[in-house]
Order: sequence, then C-alpha cells, then structure tokens
Amino acid sequence: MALAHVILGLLAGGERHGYDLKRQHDARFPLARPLPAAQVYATLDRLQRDGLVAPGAVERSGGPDRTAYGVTPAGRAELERWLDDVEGPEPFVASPLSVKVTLALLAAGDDAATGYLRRQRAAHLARMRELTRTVTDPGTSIAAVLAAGYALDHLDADLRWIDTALSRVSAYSEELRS
Amino acid sequence: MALAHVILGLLAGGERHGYDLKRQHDARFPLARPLPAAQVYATLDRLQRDGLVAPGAVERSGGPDRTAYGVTPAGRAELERWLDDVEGPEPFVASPLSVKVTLALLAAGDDAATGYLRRQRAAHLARMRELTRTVTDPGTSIAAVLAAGYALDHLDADLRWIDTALSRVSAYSEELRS
DNA sequence: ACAGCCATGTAACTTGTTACATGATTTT
DNA sequence: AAAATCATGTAACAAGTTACATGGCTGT
Repeated sequence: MALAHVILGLLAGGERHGYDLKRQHDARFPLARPLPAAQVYATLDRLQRDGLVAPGAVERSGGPDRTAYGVTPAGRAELERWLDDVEGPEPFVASPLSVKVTLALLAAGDDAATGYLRRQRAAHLARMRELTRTVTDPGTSIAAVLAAGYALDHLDADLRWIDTALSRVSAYSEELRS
Repeated sequence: MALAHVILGLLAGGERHGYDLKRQHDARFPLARPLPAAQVYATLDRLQRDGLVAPGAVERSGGPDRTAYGVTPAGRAELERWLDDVEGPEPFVASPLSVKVTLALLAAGDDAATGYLRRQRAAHLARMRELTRTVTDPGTSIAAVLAAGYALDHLDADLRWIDTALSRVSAYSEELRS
C-alpha cells in the first residue's frame, strides 16, 4: 500500500482531485518515476472503499468533472500510524545483485559471474558521475539533491559489495557446488 | 518477472520439480524470505505458457505426482540475456526514506520528520548490530556473509542519508512550503 | 498417536502496469 | 492548424500474497 500512503499524505494539506495529486507527486519527488494518472484514480477508489478518503467538492468547468477528495478521520489516523512507524527492520535480505551473481555462478560459471560484476561496476560508476552532476549543479532543488544523494550513497554501497564479491567468487563458487 | 528468472537459473542445472525449486531457493538465499511454494507453481505455469520451460519426467511414488520441469532453448536464451544485462541504470530514484520524510514534513511538520529520522536511525543501528553478529560468526556460509554484508553496506548508506537529511530539515521544509 | 514436513495445487485478492478512449484547453 | 498537456476514466493484464484443501511420509 505504498502509493496509498503517499496519496493520503498529499491530501493532508487539503482536498485535491486526481490529476492534481499526480502533479503534486511529480513535483515533490523530482527524481522518481512520474506517476501514471490511471494509478491515482485506481488508488483513490480503493482508499474510498476503505473509508480513508471521501469525495468532496465537484468542479464543473468546461472539461470533465473534477472531483476533489479529502482525508477522513480514519484516513488521518492511518496516515499518522504510518508516519510514526519506522521502516521495518526488514528481517529478510534479498539483493538483486547477489541473486544475479549467484545464478550466474550456478548457470554459467565463474567467468560469467566475474564479467557481470565488472560490467555492473562500470554501469554504476557511469550513473554516479551523472548523479554527481545533479548534486553539484547549484540550480538543483533540495528535494532533488536529497534524492540524488540517497542514490549515490546506495550505488557506493553496491560498489563496496561488488568488490568483496569479486574477491570471493571462487570461494563462493566452490561453496555452491558442494 | 524477478522470480521467473530465479527459477530459470535454478533449472539451468537440470530438471527439478516445484517443491525442489523452493528448497533450492531457500538454501541458496539464506537471508531471503522463504519462497512460498504456491508462487513457484504459479510462476512455472507462466513460464510454461511463455515457452521458457517444459514439463519433463513425472515421478509417481506414493504421494502426489511430481512433475519435473526443464528449460527450453528459448528459456536458456532468455536466461543468458538476463544474466548479461546489467541491473538497469535505474533512471528513477524513489527512496522509501525520503518519501516518508517528505510526507511527514508536509502532513505533520518539522518535529514529526525529525522524530521519524531519529527513530529510524536507532532502528537501523540495532539491525546493524544483529547483522554484524551474523557476519563475524565463523559458522556463517559465504552466501549468508555476502547477503548480510550487502544489507550492512546499505543500512550504512541510509545512515549517511539520514544525517544529511537531519541537517537540512528546516531548509527542506521551507522549500516544500514555497 | 501425533506433530511436522513433503508435495501439489486452487481460489481469492491486492497492488501495480499498460494500453486505450474521450474530449477540453493551452501552447507553438 | 497541429501538438502538447489537462483531466478523467475503463479494461486487461502481470506479479505477488494468503489461505486453504489434500494426502503421504518421517520422527518422536
């Protein structure tokens, strides 16, 4: 229910209609994938079904009717609960990188896994150069700087992992084969 | 189609039946969430529909029939394509952390966002202590060490982000309100 | 005898994705 | 006049999750 909470949060400031929510989202999260409008309407339907939002004012001006939605008391309670909750201790760890390396080792051998790690390393470095440009550009908003910084830190974490993985490929490969 | 590729990879070593794939998965990815068996059968159905796997030998021994599946040539090609592909340049960045902080700022103000960041920081540190125990335990398999190391690096990246975010809450808050 | 794992599957449901239809307004 | 964007929605589909039904085998 990730998107549902985002929409609740955006509605907390007052009633808004569907497309407006899409615009708010795209403005607030500049480096995130633009939200497909269709998903907003679908999510609003579910939120209304669950009693967390309710339709309010309807604006009729030329084009199609614009129905604004507002957060109900139950919705406000749910939003508060979610905001208070720390992002789960994540009891499980499954990284896309290690999954791919493991399967490359199993299905195609050490060389394939090593090659993959090296290519991934290069791709990460290229992406990091791009993001660094974004961060250092003085015209970038704080929201975009924070988002890009987050991505940079995590790409760097990936790089560290890639290097330890490279140094252990042969030992890991042996373990898998046993 | 994440799980589909995992299953293709596990089948690359030879025919296996559904439950065996679940066991393989859980053994290969020790810190990942155990794979619900039902999902294996559903995914095998889709893979068969798409011509990437084909049913092979059927073992009939006491219990229910065990149908083993094998990778077709098309499946092998798809697996190779996927293994060669580096994990996308991820053109979009949306971090659960920054989403929550942004919404906390919008919906509940600076104090709520700051409080959330501090609580999240404490939760991360606790989780990192746990994972460090796993990594340093000499009995841990290489697979588990790699998985835990990955998680540790990324929790550390989160911590760095949390600290920069804490130092910019008020500036960010102003930007959002403008 | 009973608990628990092995093994297969069905059904219902939730979230997210894509493509499409419709038509108005705004910009070039 | 054409193209882009505003704005709403439907329909079909993909992927993952949970609960359940069924029955055999294994260990205590």
